[in-house]
Amino acid sequence: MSVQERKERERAGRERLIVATARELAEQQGWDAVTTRRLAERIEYSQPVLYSHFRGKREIIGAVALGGATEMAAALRAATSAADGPRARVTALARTYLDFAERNPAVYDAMFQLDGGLAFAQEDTPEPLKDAFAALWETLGEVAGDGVHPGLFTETFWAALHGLATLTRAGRLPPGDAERRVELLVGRLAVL
Amino acid sequence: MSVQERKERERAGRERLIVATARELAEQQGWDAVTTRRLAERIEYSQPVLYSHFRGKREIIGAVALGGATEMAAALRAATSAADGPRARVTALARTYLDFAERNPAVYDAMFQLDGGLAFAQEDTPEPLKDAFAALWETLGEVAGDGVHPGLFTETFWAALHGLATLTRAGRLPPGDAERRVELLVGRLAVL
DNA sequence: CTCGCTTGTCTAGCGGTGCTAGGATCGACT
DNA sequence: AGTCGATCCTAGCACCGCTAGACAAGCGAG
Repeated sequence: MSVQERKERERAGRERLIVATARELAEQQGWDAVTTRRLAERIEYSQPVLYSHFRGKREIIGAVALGGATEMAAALRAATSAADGPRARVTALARTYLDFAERNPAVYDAMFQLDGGLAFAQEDTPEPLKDAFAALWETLGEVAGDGVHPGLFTETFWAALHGLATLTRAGRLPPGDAERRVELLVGRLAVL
Repeated sequence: MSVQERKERERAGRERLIVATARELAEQQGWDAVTTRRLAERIEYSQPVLYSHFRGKREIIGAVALGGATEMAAALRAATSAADGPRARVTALARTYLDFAERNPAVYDAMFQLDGGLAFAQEDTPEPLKDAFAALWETLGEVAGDGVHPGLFTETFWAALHGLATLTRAGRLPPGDAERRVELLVGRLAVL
């Protein structure tokens, strides 16, 4: 059995390598530059090897998205648990979210802009995505205000953050006033 | 000179045909299906003709986006001018915006998701885009509240709408509660 | 009315994409 | 040590955006 286990390990390692390389390449040169040929060359295997791990490019994007979701959830929890009081927590959450989107644009795209073939807001939604949403809920749920469903509030607040993140990065909003927009959002939306 | 004028008219007409066909095809089958070959076939010309009107595919997307911006600005103004009082105006604005995004997903993508080679939030931003933003400002500026710059408020509110529009359409948010999210957003963000 | 020329259009092709069939090779078990 | 199965690569498909160069149509001049 040891042989099979070793092969299993090698296979898993190579899968991680593919995902990590795809992410790296996407962050460096954008998702357009992530072609199956370039990716194969970087991992020093031929193209068909990619297809023995993933159904296609979209599944690779999906895998990057899942990793990003796990990472984002951790970052959000770290930021909010270090803050005192609801207001500080919500502000920290918002800042961390936007910061993550800005620092990892390719990963953020994989999660929310590109088609990674992932299910959302459904039963079969992968755990990392549910957990990232849960991380938002944990902090936002306590400032939803009376009579407002915390889930609905979380969705709405999240959508606002997502809008800020994407429009800012796409050059649709002037980048300078980002912080003031965050303060406005937190001050108005959250019931403190 | 009449000959030249006629050619000019024909040329302009064909350009409109290209843009309209691209939009139609994108709405029917998604932007992925809008290839230069298919587009050329639909307008009953060969591919190179497209390139005598536009630098490339991205410019065609940009042209669709500009048309969409004009249309959206008109829709927003029509909706807000028919409403009485700030609250009704803001609600009508939000609903109309989201409705436009939902009914014209391909055009909305051309405007805000895809790269149409357009400048935003800059001096050389095309007039239709500036005007669409102005349409938002006209209604949102009056509910920014004291001490908040109306432009900043408009940007923030717009970002929230954009987030709702994109996340809903991408299946990231459950579609049923759209109306309640709008009410929450309007009730909290706008100072009435 | 005919001729030369400009203007416009098409055919054909380049380098690239995601993806796959089928053959070669390598390594594990008997 | 030899067989046989898993694993990987070469080669190729159909399609993409885009363009060079051949070709024809329609104009103005004589």
